[in-house]
Amino acid sequence: MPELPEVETTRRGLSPLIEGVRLERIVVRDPRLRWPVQLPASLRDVELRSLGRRAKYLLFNMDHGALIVHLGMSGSLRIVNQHTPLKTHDHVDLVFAGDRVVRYHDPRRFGSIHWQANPVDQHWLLQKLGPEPLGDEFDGAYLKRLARGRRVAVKNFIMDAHVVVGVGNIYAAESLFRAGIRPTVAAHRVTLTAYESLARAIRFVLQRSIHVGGTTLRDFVDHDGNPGYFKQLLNVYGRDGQPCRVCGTTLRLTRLGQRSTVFCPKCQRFQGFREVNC
DNA sequence: ATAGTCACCTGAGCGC
DNA sequence: TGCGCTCAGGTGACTA
Repeated sequence: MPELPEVETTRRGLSPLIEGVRLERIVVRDPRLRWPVQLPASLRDVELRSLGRRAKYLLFNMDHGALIVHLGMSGSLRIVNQHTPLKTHDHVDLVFAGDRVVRYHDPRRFGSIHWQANPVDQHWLLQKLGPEPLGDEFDGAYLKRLARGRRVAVKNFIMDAHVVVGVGNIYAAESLFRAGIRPTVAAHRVTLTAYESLARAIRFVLQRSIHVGGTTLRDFVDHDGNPGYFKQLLNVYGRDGQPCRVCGTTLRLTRLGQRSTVFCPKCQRFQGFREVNC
């Protein structure tokens, strides 16, 4: 569930409910996430200053540091109260004043929760991350520069968090389709023009998805961010064997870095002859 | 440094 | 109904 738009949607839904509110305590029911959850005992009765995001990490910013929360493959957060019955895999509660509980739910337990004292960006998980795709330093020229000498497939290249953060399997496929680029092309062979198109596509696809997710989860209190709306917008992901929405050609499935990858063999010919309009 | 593979874990869906 | 297999939105740690 959680790619960057879902994380951002979660952030936007949660922040008005808990910013400026005192975090009273944290209940760890099951510490066995990707890394064992180990939080300082002193982390109680502190005010949440802001809820931020870096890549797919949510940052619960306090005066002296931050909780760094990652949702992994199957994690979600929702607002409940202390009497809300527990479901299986509800591993952690952040108990705020006013009976507001942010409940962490993660069946596969690939997510993580860390505490990092200021400065928060010194945390090892955040140290080597590339730029935000929606930020200023991310553009076609940046991608072209980093792609020098890189022989990995361009899809793997843009999914590499050292290159740019927040582009997961769904959005990598969708962005490459929109830019008309074949996912398997070696990163160094993609032209500057095509990278400019790709950078635009990444921003567009992420922003549109955040917008739609925001609509779907306007009353965010529930998790479940698997919006029907969003699914309607998918052009290639999960559509192998079906006709391309643009040209009708049967979409093809391949595997890249152990991840399934769907593309249109006609619209995505090589390094992007044209941007696909949808 | 780079590219490729493994691993972590649970649940859903499918064929038999 | 049950069993075994494959796959799933992420990403750090290994290996050559």
